[in-house]
Amino acid sequence: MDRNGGLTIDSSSLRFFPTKPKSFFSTQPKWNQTHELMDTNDRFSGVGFSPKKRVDEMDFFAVKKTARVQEFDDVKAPTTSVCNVKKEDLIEEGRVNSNVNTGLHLLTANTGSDQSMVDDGISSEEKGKKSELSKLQAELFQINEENQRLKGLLREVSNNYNSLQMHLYTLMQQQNQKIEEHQPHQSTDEKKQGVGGELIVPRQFMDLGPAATGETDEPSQSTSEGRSQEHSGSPHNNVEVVSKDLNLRNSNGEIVPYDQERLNVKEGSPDQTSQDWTSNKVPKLTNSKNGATDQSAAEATMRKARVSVRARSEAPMITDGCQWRKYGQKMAKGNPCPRAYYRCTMAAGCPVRKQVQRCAEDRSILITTYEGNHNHPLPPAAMAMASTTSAAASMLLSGSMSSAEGLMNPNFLARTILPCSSSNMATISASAPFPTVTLDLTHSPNPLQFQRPQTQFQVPFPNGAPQGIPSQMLPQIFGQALFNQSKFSGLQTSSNTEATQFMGHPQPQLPPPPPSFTDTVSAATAAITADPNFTAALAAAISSIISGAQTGNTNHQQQQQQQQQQQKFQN
DNA sequence: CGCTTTTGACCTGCGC
DNA sequence: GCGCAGGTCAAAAGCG
Repeated sequence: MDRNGGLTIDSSSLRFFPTKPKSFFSTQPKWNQTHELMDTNDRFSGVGFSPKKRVDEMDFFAVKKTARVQEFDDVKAPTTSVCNVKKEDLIEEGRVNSNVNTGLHLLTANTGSDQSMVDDGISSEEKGKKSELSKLQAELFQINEENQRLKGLLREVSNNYNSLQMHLYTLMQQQNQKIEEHQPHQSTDEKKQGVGGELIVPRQFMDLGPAATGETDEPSQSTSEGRSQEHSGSPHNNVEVVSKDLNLRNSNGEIVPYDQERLNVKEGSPDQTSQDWTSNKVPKLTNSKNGATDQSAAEATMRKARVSVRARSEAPMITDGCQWRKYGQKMAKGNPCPRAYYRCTMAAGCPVRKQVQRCAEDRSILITTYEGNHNHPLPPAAMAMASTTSAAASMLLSGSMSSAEGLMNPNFLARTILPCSSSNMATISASAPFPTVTLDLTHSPNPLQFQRPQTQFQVPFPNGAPQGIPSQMLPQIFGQALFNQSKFSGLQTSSNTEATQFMGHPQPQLPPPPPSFTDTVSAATAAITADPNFTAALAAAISSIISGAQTGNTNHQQQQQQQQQQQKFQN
């Protein structure tokens, strides 16, 4: 009965105090089910329970307005300096009479009545101020330059991203053509799914769409699962349902951040979206000569693709914006801490589940493993983690596996670790039978990194941690970064050399044999490890989020504040 | 009263 | 075939 981690909070308080600051980790898993969205919207609104958390949020704003992605430590001081500069300007220009000082310069006790006595003092003080002002201005100028440079970097990354999409599209078309040549007996319905050179990549488990995971992903479930699932649709129409539902989903304005990215993809190359991951997986799987058996088996395995998030938290469960219902708890072997099983309850039949368990070695580390993809629209707060997990799984499983054999064969699933640029931030564990991406948010490579409260992430950012970023933002950051990364790297796996090709190590173009899953993992691994763009992807993601392109985690007022602060800084 | 959590039983897959 | 471990179910209990 370790409910709520031993803490007791009046639910009514939560209900009527929406400004309760919310770290990404909830200390109240029960309550966050109801109030997470609200908390997200009010996350930065100011009043909170915990002074610590408030400090963090203020820090976040202080950093965010700089629109800098890296070297947040360097930015933070100048941000303050900007204010100082303006203040000094006002004082110097006489618009602010020092006599009217309301107490900010209490130490300058002579200010006021006896001007003659302090002339020298003021003079020297003003000299110091001037020199300081010039320093600050120079610093500001440098920061602006850096800002411009980062913007340019962001543009460059975006361009790379777009060109990669085109490259991917071309490869997919080629592969699709080859498969169609080898699969002349494909049914009409199946062909419909692949019309237009769409993806033939069986990434069912990656799909965010409803039926893909909610219905077609369920065959591995026990018979009782079928009873409990409120599936009204006919399983025979899975293909149609998948396609239609995804279309609806993609046209749904409520689904924001990554759909936007996908829409962009759709415009540029109409077959690289998550929509296509689903809509094309079916033909691919059903193309198998073994028919339904292979299909169901492949789906069963692929559904198991997991994203594990390791983070320090004293809370019993992290807050990811979704509603979860605990349906089981087991003692896992080798870990004295029980493993809790949660199921997403935001929509009937949502296949997403997660496991929460404390690390045996360090019980301050909470390991949350996500599986499946939501079959329903998500609130902005939930989009963060959903996108993170989806993107991470995308990174893991990206690659045009022309068949499911790679996944089906556990022998292929050698474990590989990604020595990311800074630390083992992301780990691909392809241990059989469940390929897993682990986002290790417990490492703190930067010794100067601000020690965050235990309820928040400690994020190993490459070039210095963005200290002020609230933990709530991190899933977005990781999600977008990984999502981008998946496009940067993993998808280029029609051959295992593609990734390195893309990463600036051109190699002879080889005919794309059906890659094994190890190829995929290796490609992703190589791509990420060799990819300086992963840092760039992170930077871009952070930048896009920080610079006001909030995807819904903040309300309009917060966005306006951020933009105002940013403009203030840039001016 | 309805929803959530708890918890023992059950199912399934895998290794021996 | 058996045992083990992971995962799930569902009745009972708890809670607001």
